[in-house]
Amino acid sequence: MSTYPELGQYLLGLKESLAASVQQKFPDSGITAGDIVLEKPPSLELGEFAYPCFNLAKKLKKNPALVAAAVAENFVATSSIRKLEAAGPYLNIQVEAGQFIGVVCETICKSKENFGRSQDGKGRRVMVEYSSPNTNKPLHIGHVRNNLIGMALANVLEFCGYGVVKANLVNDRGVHICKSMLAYDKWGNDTTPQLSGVKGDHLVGQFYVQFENALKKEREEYAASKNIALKKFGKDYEKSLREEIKACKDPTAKQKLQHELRQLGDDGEKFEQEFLAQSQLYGEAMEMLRNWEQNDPKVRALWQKMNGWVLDGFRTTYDTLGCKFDKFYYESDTYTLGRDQVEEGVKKGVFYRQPDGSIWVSADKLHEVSPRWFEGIQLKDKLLLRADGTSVYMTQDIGTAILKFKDFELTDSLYVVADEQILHFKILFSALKLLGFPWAEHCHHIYYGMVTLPHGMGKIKSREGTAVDADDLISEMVARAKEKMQEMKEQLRVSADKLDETALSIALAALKVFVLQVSMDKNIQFDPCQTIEFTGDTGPAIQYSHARICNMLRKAADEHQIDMKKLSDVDYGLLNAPEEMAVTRQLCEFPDIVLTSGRSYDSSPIANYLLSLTKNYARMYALHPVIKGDMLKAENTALRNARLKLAQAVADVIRIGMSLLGVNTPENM
RNA sequence: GCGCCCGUAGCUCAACGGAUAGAGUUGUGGACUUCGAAUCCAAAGGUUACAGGUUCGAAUCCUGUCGGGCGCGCCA
Repeated sequence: MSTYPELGQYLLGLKESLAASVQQKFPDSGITAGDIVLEKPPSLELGEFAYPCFNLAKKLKKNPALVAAAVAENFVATSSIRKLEAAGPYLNIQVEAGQFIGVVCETICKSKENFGRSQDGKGRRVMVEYSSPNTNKPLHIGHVRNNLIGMALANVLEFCGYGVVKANLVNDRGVHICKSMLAYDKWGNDTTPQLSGVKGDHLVGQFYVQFENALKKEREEYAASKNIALKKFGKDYEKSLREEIKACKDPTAKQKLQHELRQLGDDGEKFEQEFLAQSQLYGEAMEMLRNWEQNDPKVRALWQKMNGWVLDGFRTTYDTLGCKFDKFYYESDTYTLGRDQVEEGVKKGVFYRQPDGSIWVSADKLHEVSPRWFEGIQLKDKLLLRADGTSVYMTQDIGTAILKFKDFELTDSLYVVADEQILHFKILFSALKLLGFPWAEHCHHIYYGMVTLPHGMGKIKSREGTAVDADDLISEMVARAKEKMQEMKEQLRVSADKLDETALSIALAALKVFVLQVSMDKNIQFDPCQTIEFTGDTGPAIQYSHARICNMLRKAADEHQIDMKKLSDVDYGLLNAPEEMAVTRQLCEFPDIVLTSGRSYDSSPIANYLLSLTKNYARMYALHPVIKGDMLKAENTALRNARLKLAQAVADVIRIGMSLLGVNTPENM
């Protein structure tokens, strides 16, 4: 019976052998196993590992190809390295295949759910703030990306040995909240989610939209009465003018447009302000906000009631998506917290007070404390506290940041928020630095691109109804999963009572893998008409491979009395097909992928890895039978057992990786 | 105007500064009496937006140009 070293030990052994060979040929190189980084050759025919000799050659001041050739020439095979070949500047290593496959399979078999787990983040306690919704409307597809990224990130960090606190900062106060409340007060007829049968967050969202529509109508009437073109309100007109100028080819027309732009000045903003100042509706919303801040019992009661509905709705969506939180912060609790700190900043001389009483941080100070962040940016001074003492977003964020570190003794604080807020967080972290908090260096904005709609479909804006609603999206996906299951019901292996559960699991796998495989800094294009596929490079395909392996293992146990736990003397040397090596080689990468993912705060490498692993497995499986035909004959027992072991290792890694992404892996589907 | 991000196959996306830039999808042609066809195989698809530069080597780094997105609020 053969025993195998653990994978990490084995890889270290390879590096040591290699280092020894290099030392022997080039005693001056001073190279050790720790200096060696092993890569994957472009084709496994060349070898399982590759050592690029560029750094070594630089050290020796020789040509990398000659160095590689010299080392290869002297190499004597070891128990683990069968062959060392130079190919240009690379040394390609061909390992003793049976041993390598044994190491990988046995390591996975022994470590099970802990394969790939590390202590990389030992001693660090990290808060991952994500989701952070407003309580005036339901979650949309943009929030979905946020939630999935946040959840996966938290999982990965925990797996890498960090202490992790998952937090949600609920934005539950402000004018936008009052808008929904006012609309409900005016036109709601005391309806409730129960009475209307509408999910709480959607119901409140309807009133928000109703308010915005009413305000829009008011603006139209106002514009007509003042004889000002409606398009001149707000900043949008200025923006469209700029675009027109850009596109304009005719010089005289262009001059005319540029003239108009100069004339415009701040008119758009001015018109909008003038409109709002006299607006009946907006005035009422503001009054409601003031009453809220003064603890008016009636307003507070309404606020409590409606926020309760929204949060109930969110909870349902979070449960469906599998989002978990250890701590909820509510802006209504924390919004006053920043005030004292901001005042303190004035005393310290890092912020300043305007004659009207408002408090600001100057652009100069920001440049001073974070020169690199603001290089080349024409910054304006930033308001931290209004003249009337009320908070803005920044005030609240300063307070909450401090509270987080106090509450949990954090070493790092991560904010999963879309990239449109990059500047906001640069300023926030700089303000914290100015206040003298040393941990400000350990605050990180984890940003990701937006979710965009296909060309011609406008932008995702919940106010204008172009947003793709999160709940709608999920239920549409579930409906499609059920349709698909119906189509292929003959081969379905799901018991009747688990149909709904499985359909949800598949739908979410499709959604999550679709979103999580894309690099964080890219926008995702989402086409609501095509939604998301279930075949090809998708989450369900990964689940499918996993379910098939589970089924095969069950069959092996039930019909062929093979107890996987008792397979102790497996001859991995029988696995000599290139596809089997390809799968093994990929399994052995998993711990590195997880490590990279954790260190870069990015889970997309894991998603891409799983898609690729699944593809390689499917190819192997199509070519090399495990428990069918001749494989059931006695003379093939050993080969069959080895293949079963490898398949099980694949299933284990799929399950671990998918759980890091927050995706289920059902045993039947 | 200033700043940040993106530009890779028809489409959606991969590729620690490294070897012949890879998948899926679409379309074409094959493979189910046999481990689950949500699968596999084959051919097809590229001047990595463009122009320079850095070096042994650039899709990746630097400069410029062109496209697209976002930001520069007493909104959050």
